[in-house]
Amino acid sequence: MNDFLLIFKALADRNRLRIMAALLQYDELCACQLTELLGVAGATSSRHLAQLQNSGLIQGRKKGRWVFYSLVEELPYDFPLTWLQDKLLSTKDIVEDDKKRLATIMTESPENICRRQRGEEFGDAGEFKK
Amino acid sequence: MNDFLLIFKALADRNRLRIMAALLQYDELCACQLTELLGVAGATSSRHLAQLQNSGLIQGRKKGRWVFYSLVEELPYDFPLTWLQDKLLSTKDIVEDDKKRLATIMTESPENICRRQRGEEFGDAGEFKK
DNA sequence: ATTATATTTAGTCATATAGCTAAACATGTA
DNA sequence: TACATGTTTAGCTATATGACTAAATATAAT
Repeated sequence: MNDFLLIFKALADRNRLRIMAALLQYDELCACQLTELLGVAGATSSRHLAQLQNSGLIQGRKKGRWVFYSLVEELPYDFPLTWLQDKLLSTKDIVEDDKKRLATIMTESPENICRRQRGEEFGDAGEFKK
Repeated sequence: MNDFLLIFKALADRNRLRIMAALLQYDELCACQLTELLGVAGATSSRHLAQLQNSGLIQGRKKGRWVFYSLVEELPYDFPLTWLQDKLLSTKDIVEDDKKRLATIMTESPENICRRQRGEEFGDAGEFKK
């Protein structure tokens, strides 16, 4: 049951559902593209990806400096992916906006995305930590 | 998406999965029976039931002083209940033990269960709070 | 070898969550 | 009405989780 529970825990977060929705629309996305989509720090995105991977829902493929993530074909516990796809992609709220964001992201090269993230990482966060 | 997320949040807890497993085996169970099964305080069990109910997966039916819980027939987002049933009930770990506990619980009347819970609530918890 | 770069891990902080006890509610009984 | 009883809500504490920054890894480029 523990492994089974991991699946629900992995999906019980809005940002991780956004990642799943993105991977349901594009076969493979690299970490920086998903970071760009979520609009969070790279480290945060990385932890979400690790949790999804740990649950067995997604997998990472290293290619040079990039890691490309995709859905696992043989999902654990025969997870009903088509159901998730159906419901997730047809539910507006966040996914709707993400579709546009994703389309934009896909027109850029990962290199550019990473460069921008690198530049913005300390853009206006230059406040003291109190 | 918010409502959709609620479903996964509701299932992302071991004790709530145990409640679901129990309700997949018995049409209706009252709050005290589920409390007995989980082995937690009545208030804790009540909160779990409220969360499951809020997600739309289960419903409560008041009958006198008792509240009987059961699975909702028309599940939100066409939730694949048969899949959950199949995987949940065949996964040993906790559910296996719960099957026996449930069988025992079902031989008792809710009145007796409540009486025992009432009696045990302050059984050996009579220590100062520090 | 050194530097640059994409990602992950470590460390910290704030919020969310699950547990408890006690009090409040709601309903049946004397 | 007063009391008993099953359940829920309120208030508290400890742990889990998600966010960030900084440091560490791993790989490519100079």
